[in-house]
Amino acid sequence: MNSMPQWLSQQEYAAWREFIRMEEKLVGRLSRLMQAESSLSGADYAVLVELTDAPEGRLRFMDLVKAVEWEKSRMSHQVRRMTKRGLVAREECVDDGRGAFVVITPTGREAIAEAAPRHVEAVRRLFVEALTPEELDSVAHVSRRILEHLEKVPD
Amino acid sequence: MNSMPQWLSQQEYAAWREFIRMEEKLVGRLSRLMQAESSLSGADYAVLVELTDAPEGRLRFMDLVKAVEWEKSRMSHQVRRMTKRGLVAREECVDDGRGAFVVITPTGREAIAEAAPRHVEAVRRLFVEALTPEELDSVAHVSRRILEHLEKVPD
DNA sequence: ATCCGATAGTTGACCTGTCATCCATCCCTT
DNA sequence: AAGGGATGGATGACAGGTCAACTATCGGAT
Repeated sequence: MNSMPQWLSQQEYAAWREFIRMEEKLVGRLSRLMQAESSLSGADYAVLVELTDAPEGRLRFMDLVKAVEWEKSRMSHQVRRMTKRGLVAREECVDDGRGAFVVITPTGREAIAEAAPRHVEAVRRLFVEALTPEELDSVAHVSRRILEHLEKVPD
Repeated sequence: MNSMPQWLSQQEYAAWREFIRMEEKLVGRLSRLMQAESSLSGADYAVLVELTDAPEGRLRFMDLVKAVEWEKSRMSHQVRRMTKRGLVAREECVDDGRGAFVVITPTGREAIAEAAPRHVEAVRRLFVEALTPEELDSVAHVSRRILEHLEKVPD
Protein backbone atom coordinates (compact mmCIF):
# COMPACT_ATOMS: atom_id res chain seq x y z
CA MET A 1 0.00 0.00 0.00
CA ASN A 2 3.06 2.22 0.16
CA SER A 3 2.92 2.13 -3.56
CA MET A 4 -0.40 3.89 -3.76
CA PRO A 5 0.38 7.42 -2.61
CA GLN A 6 -2.40 8.88 -4.70
CA TRP A 7 -5.07 7.31 -2.58
CA LEU A 8 -4.04 8.12 0.95
CA SER A 9 -1.47 10.69 1.93
CA GLN A 10 1.52 9.65 3.95
CA GLN A 11 -0.03 11.18 6.98
CA GLU A 12 -3.44 9.62 6.49
CA TYR A 13 -1.99 6.23 5.89
CA ALA A 14 0.30 6.43 8.89
CA ALA A 15 -2.59 7.35 11.16
CA TRP A 16 -4.69 4.50 9.88
CA ARG A 17 -1.91 1.97 10.11
CA GLU A 18 -0.91 2.87 13.63
CA PHE A 19 -4.47 2.96 14.74
CA ILE A 20 -5.37 -0.43 13.37
CA ARG A 21 -2.23 -2.08 14.73
CA MET A 22 -2.88 -0.57 18.10
CA GLU A 23 -6.50 -1.57 18.34
CA GLU A 24 -5.77 -5.13 17.29
CA LYS A 25 -3.06 -5.53 19.86
CA LEU A 26 -4.85 -3.74 22.63
CA VAL A 27 -8.18 -5.45 22.19
CA GLY A 28 -6.59 -8.82 21.61
CA ARG A 29 -4.50 -8.60 24.68
CA LEU A 30 -7.27 -7.35 26.85
CA SER A 31 -9.65 -10.05 25.82
CA ARG A 32 -7.08 -12.77 26.39
CA LEU A 33 -6.37 -11.33 29.81
CA MET A 34 -10.03 -11.33 30.70
CA GLN A 35 -10.55 -14.82 29.44
CA ALA A 36 -7.59 -16.08 31.42
CA GLU A 37 -8.23 -14.23 34.66
CA SER A 38 -11.93 -14.44 35.02
CA SER A 39 -13.38 -16.84 32.48
CA LEU A 40 -15.65 -14.00 31.50
CA SER A 41 -15.22 -12.63 28.00
CA GLY A 42 -15.68 -9.02 27.12
CA ALA A 43 -19.06 -9.90 25.70
CA ASP A 44 -20.11 -11.71 28.87
CA TYR A 45 -18.91 -8.75 30.86
CA ALA A 46 -20.83 -6.21 28.82
CA VAL A 47 -24.06 -8.14 29.19
CA LEU A 48 -23.65 -8.63 32.91
CA VAL A 49 -22.83 -4.96 33.46
CA GLU A 50 -26.04 -3.92 31.74
CA LEU A 51 -28.09 -6.36 33.75
CA THR A 52 -26.46 -5.36 36.99
CA ASP A 53 -27.35 -1.74 36.36
CA ALA A 54 -30.97 -2.57 35.60
CA PRO A 55 -33.67 -2.76 38.27
CA GLU A 56 -33.89 -6.29 39.66
CA GLY A 57 -31.13 -7.30 37.31
CA ARG A 58 -33.71 -7.82 34.61
CA LEU A 59 -34.03 -6.36 31.13
CA ARG A 60 -36.15 -6.93 28.09
CA PHE A 61 -34.14 -8.71 25.46
CA MET A 62 -34.40 -5.87 22.99
CA ASP A 63 -33.47 -3.29 25.59
CA LEU A 64 -30.37 -5.28 26.27
CA VAL A 65 -29.61 -5.35 22.58
CA LYS A 66 -29.97 -1.59 22.37
CA ALA A 67 -27.93 -0.99 25.50
CA VAL A 68 -24.86 -2.76 24.20
CA GLU A 69 -25.54 -1.90 20.58
CA TRP A 70 -25.27 -5.37 19.13
CA GLU A 71 -27.22 -7.21 16.55
CA LYS A 72 -30.03 -9.16 18.03
CA SER A 73 -28.85 -12.46 16.65
CA ARG A 74 -25.55 -11.96 18.36
CA MET A 75 -27.31 -11.30 21.60
CA SER A 76 -29.52 -14.30 21.14
CA HIS A 77 -26.55 -16.60 20.77
CA GLN A 78 -24.78 -14.90 23.62
CA VAL A 79 -27.73 -15.25 25.95
CA ARG A 80 -28.14 -18.90 25.05
CA ARG A 81 -24.52 -19.60 25.91
CA MET A 82 -24.66 -17.61 29.10
CA THR A 83 -27.84 -19.37 30.10
CA LYS A 84 -26.12 -22.68 29.59
CA ARG A 85 -23.40 -21.51 31.94
CA GLY A 86 -25.90 -20.33 34.51
CA LEU A 87 -24.91 -16.66 34.35
CA VAL A 88 -28.31 -15.43 33.24
CA ALA A 89 -31.80 -16.85 32.86
CA ARG A 90 -34.65 -16.16 30.52
CA GLU A 91 -38.11 -15.25 31.73
CA GLU A 92 -41.34 -14.95 29.86
CA CYS A 93 -42.91 -11.59 29.34
CA VAL A 94 -46.56 -11.28 30.32
CA ASP A 95 -47.26 -8.00 28.58
CA ASP A 96 -45.90 -9.06 25.26
CA GLY A 97 -46.31 -12.58 23.99
CA ARG A 98 -43.28 -12.26 21.74
CA GLY A 99 -41.12 -10.80 24.45
CA ALA A 100 -38.54 -12.21 26.78
CA PHE A 101 -36.68 -10.99 29.81
CA VAL A 102 -33.10 -11.73 30.59
CA VAL A 103 -32.20 -11.83 34.27
CA ILE A 104 -28.85 -12.08 35.94
CA THR A 105 -28.56 -15.03 38.29
CA PRO A 106 -26.73 -15.14 41.62
CA THR A 107 -24.00 -17.02 39.84
CA GLY A 108 -23.84 -14.22 37.33
CA ARG A 109 -23.57 -11.62 40.08
CA GLU A 110 -20.76 -13.52 41.69
CA ALA A 111 -18.97 -13.86 38.40
CA ILE A 112 -19.06 -10.19 37.59
CA ALA A 113 -18.21 -9.15 41.12
CA GLU A 114 -15.11 -11.22 40.87
CA ALA A 115 -14.26 -10.20 37.32
CA ALA A 116 -14.84 -6.48 37.57
CA PRO A 117 -11.77 -5.48 39.59
CA ARG A 118 -9.51 -7.52 37.36
CA HIS A 119 -11.10 -6.11 34.28
CA VAL A 120 -10.73 -2.54 35.44
CA GLU A 121 -7.19 -3.25 36.49
CA ALA A 122 -6.39 -4.60 33.05
CA VAL A 123 -7.87 -1.56 31.36
CA ARG A 124 -5.79 0.60 33.63
CA ARG A 125 -2.57 -1.26 33.02
CA LEU A 126 -2.89 -1.59 29.27
CA PHE A 127 -4.66 1.60 28.34
CA VAL A 128 -4.97 4.29 30.98
CA GLU A 129 -1.40 4.06 32.16
CA ALA A 130 -0.08 4.39 28.66
CA LEU A 131 -1.37 7.93 28.36
CA THR A 132 -1.25 11.33 29.97
CA PRO A 133 -4.51 13.01 30.97
CA GLU A 134 -4.28 15.20 27.89
CA GLU A 135 -3.85 12.18 25.69
CA LEU A 136 -6.81 10.51 27.33
CA ASP A 137 -8.93 13.52 26.50
CA SER A 138 -7.64 13.40 23.02
CA VAL A 139 -8.68 9.77 22.66
CA ALA A 140 -12.14 10.54 23.93
CA HIS A 141 -12.47 13.48 21.61
CA VAL A 142 -11.28 11.71 18.50
CA SER A 143 -13.43 8.70 19.27
CA ARG A 144 -16.51 10.86 19.54
CA ARG A 145 -15.67 12.58 16.29
CA ILE A 146 -15.41 9.27 14.51
CA LEU A 147 -18.60 7.98 16.07
CA GLU A 148 -20.49 11.06 14.99
CA HIS A 149 -19.11 10.76 11.54
CA LEU A 150 -20.08 7.11 11.29
CA GLU A 151 -23.66 8.00 12.04
CA LYS A 152 -23.77 10.52 9.24
CA VAL A 153 -22.06 8.49 6.58
CA PRO A 154 -24.07 5.89 4.64
CA ASP A 155 -22.66 2.47 3.88
CA MET B 1 -19.38 0.38 36.07
CA ASN B 2 -20.57 3.86 36.91
CA SER B 3 -20.87 2.58 40.42
CA MET B 4 -17.15 2.02 40.81
CA PRO B 5 -15.68 5.51 40.74
CA GLN B 6 -12.77 4.51 42.89
CA TRP B 7 -11.28 2.39 40.16
CA LEU B 8 -11.30 4.61 37.13
CA SER B 9 -11.79 8.34 37.18
CA GLN B 10 -14.61 9.87 35.25
CA GLN B 11 -12.17 11.01 32.65
CA GLU B 12 -10.38 7.70 32.35
CA TYR B 13 -13.59 5.78 32.08
CA ALA B 14 -15.03 8.15 29.51
CA ALA B 15 -11.95 7.82 27.34
CA TRP B 16 -12.03 4.05 27.51
CA ARG B 17 -15.73 3.81 26.85
CA GLU B 18 -15.68 6.11 23.85
CA PHE B 19 -12.64 4.41 22.46
CA ILE B 20 -14.03 0.94 22.69
CA ARG B 21 -17.40 1.89 21.24
CA MET B 22 -15.68 3.64 18.39
CA GLU B 23 -13.33 0.83 17.53
CA GLU B 24 -16.09 -1.75 17.58
CA LYS B 25 -18.28 0.26 15.27
CA LEU B 26 -15.51 1.37 12.97
CA VAL B 27 -13.87 -2.00 12.58
CA GLY B 28 -17.18 -3.80 12.31
CA ARG B 29 -18.44 -1.52 9.65
CA LEU B 30 -15.25 -1.56 7.67
CA SER B 31 -15.02 -5.30 7.64
CA ARG B 32 -18.61 -5.69 6.55
CA LEU B 33 -18.00 -3.21 3.78
CA MET B 34 -14.95 -5.07 2.59
CA GLN B 35 -16.71 -8.39 2.71
CA ALA B 36 -19.62 -7.03 0.73
CA GLU B 37 -17.70 -5.07 -1.87
CA SER B 38 -14.79 -7.27 -2.64
CA SER B 39 -15.24 -10.70 -1.08
CA LEU B 40 -11.85 -10.14 0.48
CA SER B 41 -11.77 -9.85 4.23
CA GLY B 42 -9.38 -7.65 6.12
CA ALA B 43 -7.31 -10.70 6.89
CA ASP B 44 -7.20 -11.77 3.26
CA TYR B 45 -6.24 -8.27 2.35
CA ALA B 46 -3.42 -8.06 4.86
CA VAL B 47 -1.89 -11.31 3.66
CA LEU B 48 -2.12 -10.37 0.02
CA VAL B 49 -0.57 -6.95 0.65
CA GLU B 50 2.43 -8.56 2.32
CA LEU B 51 2.87 -11.04 -0.48
CA THR B 52 2.50 -8.39 -3.14
CA ASP B 53 5.27 -6.36 -1.54
CA ALA B 54 7.59 -9.36 -1.39
CA PRO B 55 9.96 -10.32 -4.22
CA GLU B 56 8.20 -12.71 -6.60
CA GLY B 57 5.13 -12.52 -4.40
CA ARG B 58 6.62 -15.20 -2.23
CA LEU B 59 7.34 -15.32 1.48
CA ARG B 60 8.36 -17.87 4.03
CA PHE B 61 5.43 -18.80 6.17
CA MET B 62 7.04 -17.52 9.34
CA ASP B 63 8.10 -14.27 7.72
CA LEU B 64 4.51 -13.74 6.74
CA VAL B 65 3.46 -14.40 10.30
CA LYS B 66 5.91 -11.85 11.58
CA ALA B 67 5.00 -9.30 8.95
CA VAL B 68 1.36 -9.17 9.93
CA GLU B 69 2.02 -9.95 13.57
CA TRP B 70 -0.38 -12.81 13.94
CA GLU B 71 -0.20 -16.11 15.70
CA LYS B 72 1.09 -18.80 13.48
CA SER B 73 -1.94 -20.99 13.91
CA ARG B 74 -4.12 -18.19 12.71
CA MET B 75 -1.96 -17.79 9.67
CA SER B 76 -1.99 -21.48 9.05
CA HIS B 77 -5.77 -21.57 8.97
CA GLN B 78 -5.89 -18.44 6.91
CA VAL B 79 -3.46 -19.76 4.33
CA ARG B 80 -5.36 -23.02 4.08
CA ARG B 81 -8.59 -21.17 3.39
CA MET B 82 -6.96 -18.83 0.92
CA THR B 83 -5.33 -21.77 -0.83
CA LYS B 84 -8.70 -23.39 -1.18
CA ARG B 85 -9.97 -20.23 -2.83
CA GLY B 86 -6.99 -20.07 -5.15
CA LEU B 87 -5.65 -16.77 -3.83
CA VAL B 88 -2.32 -18.17 -2.71
CA ALA B 89 -0.38 -21.39 -3.05
CA ARG B 90 2.06 -23.24 -0.87
CA GLU B 91 5.47 -24.23 -2.06
CA GLU B 92 8.04 -26.46 -0.50
CA CYS B 93 11.20 -25.02 0.90
CA VAL B 94 14.39 -26.65 -0.26
CA ASP B 95 16.68 -25.09 2.33
CA ASP B 96 14.60 -26.07 5.28
CA GLY B 97 12.71 -29.32 5.38
CA ARG B 98 10.21 -27.97 7.85
CA GLY B 99 9.67 -24.81 5.94
CA ALA B 100 7.05 -23.63 3.50
CA PHE B 101 6.61 -20.74 1.15
CA VAL B 102 3.41 -18.95 0.50
CA VAL B 103 3.01 -17.44 -2.96
CA ILE B 104 0.37 -15.16 -4.33
CA THR B 105 -1.33 -16.55 -7.42
CA PRO B 106 -2.49 -14.59 -10.45
CA THR B 107 -5.99 -14.92 -9.07
CA GLY B 108 -4.76 -13.43 -5.84
CA ARG B 109 -3.17 -10.53 -7.66
CA GLU B 110 -6.37 -9.85 -9.53
CA ALA B 111 -8.36 -10.00 -6.35
CA ILE B 112 -6.26 -7.52 -4.48
CA ALA B 113 -5.96 -5.21 -7.46
CA GLU B 114 -9.71 -5.05 -7.56
CA ALA B 115 -10.17 -4.79 -3.83
CA ALA B 116 -7.52 -2.24 -3.00
CA PRO B 117 -9.23 0.87 -4.35
CA ARG B 118 -12.47 0.00 -2.60
CA HIS B 119 -10.66 -0.74 0.58
CA VAL B 120 -8.80 2.53 0.56
CA GLU B 121 -11.97 4.34 -0.34
CA ALA B 122 -13.74 2.79 2.62
CA VAL B 123 -10.93 3.76 4.99
CA ARG B 124 -11.14 7.26 3.65
CA ARG B 125 -14.89 7.55 3.99
CA LEU B 126 -15.19 6.03 7.43
CA PHE B 127 -11.99 7.16 9.08
CA VAL B 128 -9.92 9.78 7.32
CA GLU B 129 -12.83 12.02 6.44
CA ALA B 130 -14.03 12.03 10.01
CA LEU B 131 -10.97 13.89 11.20
CA THR B 132 -8.95 17.03 10.66
CA PRO B 133 -5.23 16.69 9.87
CA GLU B 134 -4.43 17.60 13.47
CA GLU B 135 -6.76 14.93 14.73
CA LEU B 136 -5.18 12.40 12.41
CA ASP B 137 -1.79 13.22 13.86
CA SER B 138 -3.24 12.89 17.28
CA VAL B 139 -4.55 9.41 16.48
CA ALA B 140 -1.18 8.34 15.16
CA HIS B 141 0.57 9.72 18.19
CA VAL B 142 -1.71 8.16 20.76
CA SER B 143 -1.66 4.85 18.94
CA ARG B 144 2.10 4.78 19.01
CA ARG B 145 2.13 5.65 22.67
CA ILE B 146 -0.17 2.77 23.46
CA LEU B 147 1.80 0.38 21.28
CA GLU B 148 5.03 1.31 23.01
CA HIS B 149 3.41 0.89 26.35
CA LEU B 150 2.04 -2.52 25.44
CA GLU B 151 5.51 -3.71 24.65
CA LYS B 152 6.81 -2.70 28.01
CA VAL B 153 3.98 -4.00 30.13
CA PRO B 154 3.89 -7.69 31.02
CA ASP B 155 0.69 -9.68 30.91
C1' DA C 1 -63.27 -8.96 12.39
C1' DT C 2 -59.37 -9.28 9.56
C1' DC C 3 -55.47 -8.16 7.16
C1' DC C 4 -50.89 -6.60 7.04
C1' DG C 5 -46.68 -4.43 8.02
C1' DA C 6 -43.66 -3.90 11.93
C1' DT C 7 -41.51 -5.70 15.96
C1' DA C 8 -39.48 -9.55 19.07
C1' DG C 9 -36.76 -13.12 19.14
C1' DT C 10 -34.67 -17.78 17.44
C1' DT C 11 -32.16 -20.70 14.56
C1' DG C 12 -28.74 -22.82 11.45
C1' DA C 13 -25.10 -22.54 8.32
C1' DC C 14 -20.91 -20.66 7.83
C1' DC C 15 -16.50 -18.01 8.71
C1' DT C 16 -12.86 -16.48 11.73
C1' DG C 17 -9.74 -16.76 15.66
C1' DT C 18 -7.68 -19.12 19.96
C1' DC C 19 -5.72 -22.70 22.46
C1' DA C 20 -3.50 -26.84 23.11
C1' DT C 21 -1.21 -30.32 21.04
C1' DC C 22 1.28 -32.63 17.74
C1' DC C 23 4.97 -33.89 14.36
C1' DA C 24 9.15 -33.07 11.78
C1' DT C 25 13.28 -31.01 11.08
C1' DC C 26 17.17 -28.25 12.50
C1' DC C 27 21.13 -27.25 14.99
C1' DC C 28 23.96 -27.13 19.04
C1' DT C 29 26.29 -29.71 22.56
C1' DT C 30 28.68 -33.34 24.24
C1' DA D 1 27.01 -39.68 16.14
C1' DA D 2 23.54 -39.01 19.19
C1' DG D 3 20.63 -36.49 22.10
C1' DG D 4 17.70 -32.78 22.98
C1' DG D 5 15.87 -28.27 22.94
C1' DA D 6 14.27 -24.83 19.70
C1' DT D 7 11.94 -23.74 15.56
C1' DG D 8 8.52 -24.32 11.62
C1' DG D 9 4.28 -25.46 10.72
C1' DA D 10 -0.36 -28.20 10.79
C1' DT D 11 -4.49 -29.64 13.03
C1' DG D 12 -8.77 -30.30 15.69
C1' DA D 13 -11.87 -28.74 19.03
C1' DC D 14 -14.14 -24.96 20.36
C1' DA D 15 -16.07 -20.02 21.20
C1' DG D 16 -17.55 -16.15 19.03
C1' DG D 17 -19.86 -13.42 15.30
C1' DT D 18 -22.56 -12.53 10.76
C1' DC D 19 -26.09 -13.31 7.61
C1' DA D 20 -30.30 -14.87 6.03
C1' DA D 21 -34.20 -16.95 6.91
C1' DC D 22 -38.00 -18.16 9.92
C1' DT D 23 -41.84 -17.96 13.56
C1' DA D 24 -44.93 -15.56 16.27
C1' DT D 25 -47.13 -11.83 18.13
C1' DC D 26 -48.57 -6.96 18.08
C1' DG D 27 -51.21 -3.13 16.64
C1' DG D 28 -53.22 -0.06 13.53
C1' DA D 29 -56.14 0.56 9.25
C1' DT D 30 -59.87 -0.94 6.85
